[in-house]
Amino acid sequence: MTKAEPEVSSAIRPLDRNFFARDPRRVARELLGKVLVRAGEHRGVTLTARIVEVEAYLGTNDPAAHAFAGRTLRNEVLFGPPGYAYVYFIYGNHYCLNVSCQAEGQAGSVLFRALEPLTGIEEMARARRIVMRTPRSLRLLTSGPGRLTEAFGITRTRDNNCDLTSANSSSLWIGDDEFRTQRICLSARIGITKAADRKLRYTIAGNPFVSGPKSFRIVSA
DNA sequence: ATATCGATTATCT
DNA sequence: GATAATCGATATG
Repeated sequence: MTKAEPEVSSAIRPLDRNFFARDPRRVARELLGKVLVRAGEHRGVTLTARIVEVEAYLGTNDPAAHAFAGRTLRNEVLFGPPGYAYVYFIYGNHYCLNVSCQAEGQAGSVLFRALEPLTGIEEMARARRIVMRTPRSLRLLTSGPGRLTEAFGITRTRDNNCDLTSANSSSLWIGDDEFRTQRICLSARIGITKAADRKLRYTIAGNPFVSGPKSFRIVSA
């Protein structure tokens, strides 16, 4: 690790619950540029990474959403109050992170798909078992929904139903460091078969940490 | 650079 | 018993 870490402003404030108590499309759009934080672990090193790609899931109205078939033991966090982590296990290998949106009883959510690492890069690389050779290796840390959860040590046992609006009661939270996203792109959601035509994937235009091959990253606003 | 495929298990039908 | 909001390895142009 010879390259300097990207600059990050010192003050990061947690987003409040009202931020998440809205339509998931609105939350998704506004989450771009915010920061995912894991604190109080890694021997005092705080992990931070900027949110550059998310997808909106529209609850019981959305055939692609886990909540579509109604409330189950797995997805009950989605039906609870906004601002909580919904973590699920997929393909026998990976965890994915969502944040619950809308008022209690409404199951909309936002899936975290890619982050741009800011601090704690060595700790993320260790968690991912990635040897950092070139600057391009950075992409392997948090570019993809399964990758970012592994980099942050997010599992269902540890983090499902944790409060993402609190820096005190939870080691995992979402903050605002006053970064302002310039241009946002909209595209189809990745890896789903139902309602695959809906444009509910939000990315920061041109950000190199957006997941997928190049063809997946070049999308129009 | 793009395509295809196997891994591996919780969850639900 | 089938499926899944994925990843990494391998093959081929």
